[in-house]
Amino acid sequence: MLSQDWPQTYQEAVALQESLRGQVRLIPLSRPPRFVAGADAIAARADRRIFGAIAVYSYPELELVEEAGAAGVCPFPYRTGLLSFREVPILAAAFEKLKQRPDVLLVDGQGIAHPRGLGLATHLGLVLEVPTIGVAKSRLLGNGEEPGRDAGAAIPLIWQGKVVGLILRTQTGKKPFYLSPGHLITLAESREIVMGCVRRYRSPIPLRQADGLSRRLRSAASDPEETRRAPAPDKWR
DNA sequence: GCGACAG
DNA sequence: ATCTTGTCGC
Repeated sequence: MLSQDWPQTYQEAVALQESLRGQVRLIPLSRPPRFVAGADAIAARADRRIFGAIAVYSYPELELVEEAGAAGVCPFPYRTGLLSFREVPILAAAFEKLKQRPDVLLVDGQGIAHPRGLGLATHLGLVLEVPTIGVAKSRLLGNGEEPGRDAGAAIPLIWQGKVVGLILRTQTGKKPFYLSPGHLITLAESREIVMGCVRRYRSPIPLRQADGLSRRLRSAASDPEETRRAPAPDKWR
């Protein structure tokens, strides 16, 4: 399927990114989103397995609608700027299991705030043909001042003289996220939706849920014994 | 050459 | 990010 002609070398991966960059479309959503999902993947270095998870929520109510997960083998090593070649296949596999197709997908990584404009969120959006938003916990590139302390405060993320995203504070006094549109969405819409997905945690709810599911998948797969481990000693109760 | 570097 | 145990705080 997808991993057959998947890039095997650094050069092939970079060439694919450069051939895809012209297909990225930062256009407004066709309609207000009713279902927003979060996507995250996590790897187990020991056996090179990787687990992907997607959690779909109603929007703006933010009630969990559906979750899906997938497991596989890492198809590419981690390299700065090439994260998508590691995570797109497993996230696409999880996405295909969904019964409810989300209107927007929040992704744990950069959107267009990337050396060739093709961060994980952008690449995944192109492959799935779904609007995506990149929500990264740290910076890959670009400059911008520290946003104000209040929740919702944001500063443009500038790279090569252009605004490629926002440094966005989701919770008062907490570390901000690096937001950038992925595909089929605008920066303003991305900001609005991400803030609309924040409740009592720093991470947007759909992303937090997907992160939790991917971690549970990894534990369940790496600790077969753990599933039915011995009960706690009496003296612990 | 030096510093930076999503997950 | 991963590898790890307990531990401090709401």
